[in-house]
Amino acid sequence: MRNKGKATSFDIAHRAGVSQSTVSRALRGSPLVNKETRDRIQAIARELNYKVDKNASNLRSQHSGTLALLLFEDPTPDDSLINPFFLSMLGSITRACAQAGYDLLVSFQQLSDDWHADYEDSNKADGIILLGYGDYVAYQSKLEQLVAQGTHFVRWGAVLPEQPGLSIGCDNFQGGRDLVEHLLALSRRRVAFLGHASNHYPEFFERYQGYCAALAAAGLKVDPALQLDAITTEQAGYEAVCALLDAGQSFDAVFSASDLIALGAMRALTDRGFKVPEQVAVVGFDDIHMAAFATPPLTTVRQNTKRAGELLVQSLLRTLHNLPVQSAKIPAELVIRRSCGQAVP
Amino acid sequence: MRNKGKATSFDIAHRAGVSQSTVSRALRGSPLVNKETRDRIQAIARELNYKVDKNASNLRSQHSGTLALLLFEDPTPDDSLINPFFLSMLGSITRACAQAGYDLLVSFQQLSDDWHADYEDSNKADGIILLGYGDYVAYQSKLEQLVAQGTHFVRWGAVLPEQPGLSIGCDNFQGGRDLVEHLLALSRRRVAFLGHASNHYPEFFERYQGYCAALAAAGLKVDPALQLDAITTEQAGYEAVCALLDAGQSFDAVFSASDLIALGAMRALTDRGFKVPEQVAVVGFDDIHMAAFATPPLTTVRQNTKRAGELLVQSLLRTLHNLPVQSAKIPAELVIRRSCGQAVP
DNA sequence: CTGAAAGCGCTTACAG
DNA sequence: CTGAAAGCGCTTACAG
Repeated sequence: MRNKGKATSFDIAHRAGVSQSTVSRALRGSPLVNKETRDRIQAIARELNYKVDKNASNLRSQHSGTLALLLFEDPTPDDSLINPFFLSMLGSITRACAQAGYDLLVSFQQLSDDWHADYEDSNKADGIILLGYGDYVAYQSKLEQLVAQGTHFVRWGAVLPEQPGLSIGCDNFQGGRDLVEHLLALSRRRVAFLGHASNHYPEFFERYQGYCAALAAAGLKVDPALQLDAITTEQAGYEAVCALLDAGQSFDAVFSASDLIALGAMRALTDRGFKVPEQVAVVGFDDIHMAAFATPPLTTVRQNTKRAGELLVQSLLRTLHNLPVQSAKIPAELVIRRSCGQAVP
Repeated sequence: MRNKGKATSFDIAHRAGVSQSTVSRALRGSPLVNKETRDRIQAIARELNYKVDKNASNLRSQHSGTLALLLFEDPTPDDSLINPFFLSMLGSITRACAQAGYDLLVSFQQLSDDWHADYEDSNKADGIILLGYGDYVAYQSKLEQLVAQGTHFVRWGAVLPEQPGLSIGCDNFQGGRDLVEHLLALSRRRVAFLGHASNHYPEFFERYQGYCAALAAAGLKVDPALQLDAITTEQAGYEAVCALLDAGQSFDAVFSASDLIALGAMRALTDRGFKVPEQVAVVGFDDIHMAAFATPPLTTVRQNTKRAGELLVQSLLRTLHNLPVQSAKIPAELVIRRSCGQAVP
């Protein structure tokens, strides 16, 4: 149970009667080393509970074997309000990293203002994964700067045509259209949209465009009075519905740009005496865990976080190895529950 | 916009007309260096966008400036089922680390079977934070091994008298007692307990003991038929209530050892035609985000995750610096909502 | 207050 | 297939 004077590759070399270089090679499974020698060295290493010193090996080989995950925190000091959708992403990214033999450093984006310097120049990480919903217009110049600096990064978010860097995202347009087609099929005609509909929030904007497309296909007009800005919080959803009601708008369905917004919307409707889904149907987006536990359970669109995490990590690793990569969308998957009145199978 | 041939401390030394050692000192704010020289060096470093190479400095100084957070994953392959309580903890731990100038490595416990070797011996992290609910009996020998190896670690969980290593946890006993006293004050008399009540799950066990204490103080007997094992999932809560009902037990309240269990319990009760809280009151534990959005909103006990995260990080840092530390409990805070029938203020 | 030098523990040309 | 040597970029005694 040694706990200090950790074994080094020289100790192993000594015991194995070989040079330290051979130990180094053997431990990384180099085919240059004679198989028997290699096995012997590995056995000794295991016996001594030896682990390669990460700092030494990183320093010498000039890469860290580490990826940084930078979370964009919603503008709230309360940790419990971190969008639960990202927990799921975090889980799958963690797993995908481990599988690729990389370590994962986690931090909040706002804790640093020069990601390139703080992660790549310091050799803390070989590349960066950016996660979170923020104002994209402000964000874009940061992305451009990263590209200009040659930073290795990948971002979760809307996949747009002329975008700096690599993005992986959900097919928000398709998800939005599927959701609204579902509402229309259930004979809803006045569908409100709760969420930003501008290039500041391209993910929401794409969902909004899917909403518009579905309405247009059904020969319905988009009523601008039924669209209200809302950030991704339950509170924002609550307030948006109240504002709609206070403005005297009538509607029979609410498409919330995220599940958190939808949860708030349902609470506001209930508080104001409306029945969901009888009078107003509600749908969300993300399929966060609590969507299934809402009353009524929320119809929404699932983003496959497992696939997303894997794709983010794989894409980033490809850029690290200078392999061709491109931005990609994963499909959005309609999850029908009871919040829009259709019986669950 | 240099992106290769990164500046080193020698480049800075050259520009500043001093030795590299002086640069190293100045950059770490050493008072040994003349203030003017120091300022000049720091200005040059900023201008060159220079960052100390973390691997080099770690290798030389033999510490990593990094903490590892090891999450115990619920026995499920689905990332979305990670207990949301831990998301909140993750957030506060991330913040506390950043504030202390440490980086945070995140992984799942089961991805390694020798934490000491994989994190400390490899110099990936100076210490380890263990987070998650697992079978404590199996766990204990791992903790003992860590202690024997001199691993620097702190664990979130039950704080027990003769426990290996350092633990930070909630006052589960008090939380459980408060919850049950609240139920009793509302005239509930047959309170079921959903959760393990054995030393395999000491956090649940302590909550159970709080439950027993409250009943005893009210002169009520503990009915073993009303206690059912359940792990921390919605599914487990659902099944436990069904089992209770199928066994023909009657009860007017359910104390669920976690909010996830409580959500499942409420769903089962509703499905079986019981009204919550009119016929059966339900309380949980954790105050996860969705507890407030349940129908009815769930009465529970909040564990202050911000405080918990800070305490975990601070305690671990103290062990790293060989300062005296001890296990500690943070208070549990009763959060009254509507699931047990009392009007919310 | 400053500098020259050693050395942290590896990986990787280079030579054989 | 193996070894001797250089060197990754710092920090830190040591000497002045």
